[in-house]
Amino acid sequence: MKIRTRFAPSPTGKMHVGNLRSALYEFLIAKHEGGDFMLRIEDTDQERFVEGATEIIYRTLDKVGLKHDEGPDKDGGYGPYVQSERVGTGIYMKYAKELIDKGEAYYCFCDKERLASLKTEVVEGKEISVYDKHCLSLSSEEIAANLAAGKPYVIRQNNPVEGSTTFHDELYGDITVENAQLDDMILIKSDGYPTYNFANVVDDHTMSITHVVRGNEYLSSSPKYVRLYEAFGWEPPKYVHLPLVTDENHKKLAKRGGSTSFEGLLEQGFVTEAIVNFIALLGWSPEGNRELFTLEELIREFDYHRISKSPAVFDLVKLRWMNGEYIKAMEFERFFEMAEPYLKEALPGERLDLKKIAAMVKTRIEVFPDIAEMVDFFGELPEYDVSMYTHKKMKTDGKSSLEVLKEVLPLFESQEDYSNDGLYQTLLKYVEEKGCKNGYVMWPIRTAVSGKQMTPAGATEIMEVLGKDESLKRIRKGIALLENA
RNA sequence: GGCUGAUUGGUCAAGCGGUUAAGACGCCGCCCUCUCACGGCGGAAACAGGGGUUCGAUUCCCCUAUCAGCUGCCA
Repeated sequence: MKIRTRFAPSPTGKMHVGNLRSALYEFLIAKHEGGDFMLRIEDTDQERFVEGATEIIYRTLDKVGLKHDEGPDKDGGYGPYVQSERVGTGIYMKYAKELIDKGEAYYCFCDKERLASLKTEVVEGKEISVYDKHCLSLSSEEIAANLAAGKPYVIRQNNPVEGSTTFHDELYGDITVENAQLDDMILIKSDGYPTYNFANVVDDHTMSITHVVRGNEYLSSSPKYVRLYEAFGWEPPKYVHLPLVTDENHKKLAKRGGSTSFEGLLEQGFVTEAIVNFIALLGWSPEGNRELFTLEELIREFDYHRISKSPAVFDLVKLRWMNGEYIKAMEFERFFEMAEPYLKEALPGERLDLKKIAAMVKTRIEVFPDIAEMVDFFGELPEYDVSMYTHKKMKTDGKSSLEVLKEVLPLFESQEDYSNDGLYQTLLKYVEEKGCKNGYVMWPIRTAVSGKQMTPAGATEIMEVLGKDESLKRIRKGIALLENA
């Protein structure tokens, strides 16, 4: 049988890496076996709906390359399934009534006040209550009268008070819960919309989902869902609960806060492929030691039985490393396209060869914003202190540096070829005559032309980009600085 | 509080009764070098604790601890 999975997000905010990872795994599980991946928007909570959140979901999936396989016809293609659109079809109410007929669900007319009076315990600021099945004992006449009077109602699941329910998770194994623990959860809200608990089951079944893949937060309530399948007489799907992705404090990620949202990461200069690669490895590992995978390779490698059971901390530091790997491996043209805005911002109005600078920086950055601080000296020589001319390992200090700079200046003045190669050859010859180490002369020059402790390139490469005039100017300035010291 | 789950270095993790307990990030050192980075080499760093089962437990069972999730007319 063909595997069918689905990503079922609720449009209530940003899409964080945990959400994305669920989508990714759901996609990979299906595609690994040539199955179908569906998208279903779970927007039954009208209060929590956030404007634009659905678009974020579409944009993200599109950018990452998680294309869904079917849905209602829309603009010549197919859109995702949208629960709010399905409410109008009466599908949820129809199934809820079927359950009522079977005695597996019942109307409940209790108002907030009565419900509040049920709350007996307060733990850590949260009120704990279990519905007391008060409305289960209503006679059909009372129900009919209430309905006729237009009294607001919800429909609740009628769970048994004795026995236990077991369901099987592909990763966690059999999980059993006493039925007495199962609250009579609400299936249909008083506004007529289904709750997640109900819509989820109805939709997974009607969409013929074979593998329900979702976050671990549903693990303990899954018995309730399984009871619903049993009540309908439906075959339950296979369940694959995913370990949580947490923040550095080991807490579940929130949809607020941009540092772990997909688009937030993009803004921080991360590359889509690196993010995907990284989150694929948060809770799953391949056979062998490989860590770098394209989406296609992930599809090939992804065996969901290798998904881990324990939660994973989202570690931005390792993501940075991986992002650096992607940047290093990236085609130069694409890299330049992505780097250019950052270069232009760091070097406004400069008519420098940005491509050369980009090439220098490519193997040295982890995320694009790293560029700015690395290249700023090209635009303007920063103020620096003479102490920078001292380097213990190079055995340089102010005195030796002054000497080198003075001796080398005329060489550069008469030099016509300001290419990296040409300059380097000149310097090599000078080094040979002087009988010292390269660093002994390179350090002072690089310091003079950059004014920085570290630079993304060596002295001669910098001079090539700076050009003759600017290079000489900076060296003379260095000499003056050292002389006045 | 109740329920469910998880527990290998700081982090991601391999391991599925017998191993010197992989690998990666980060950290430290050395080499390379025109500084830094890249690259190469090396190092420090872990089976939560206690009982069982077994000839033998990181691996299986139980208890404790810790953490997390759920406990909503949220998903």
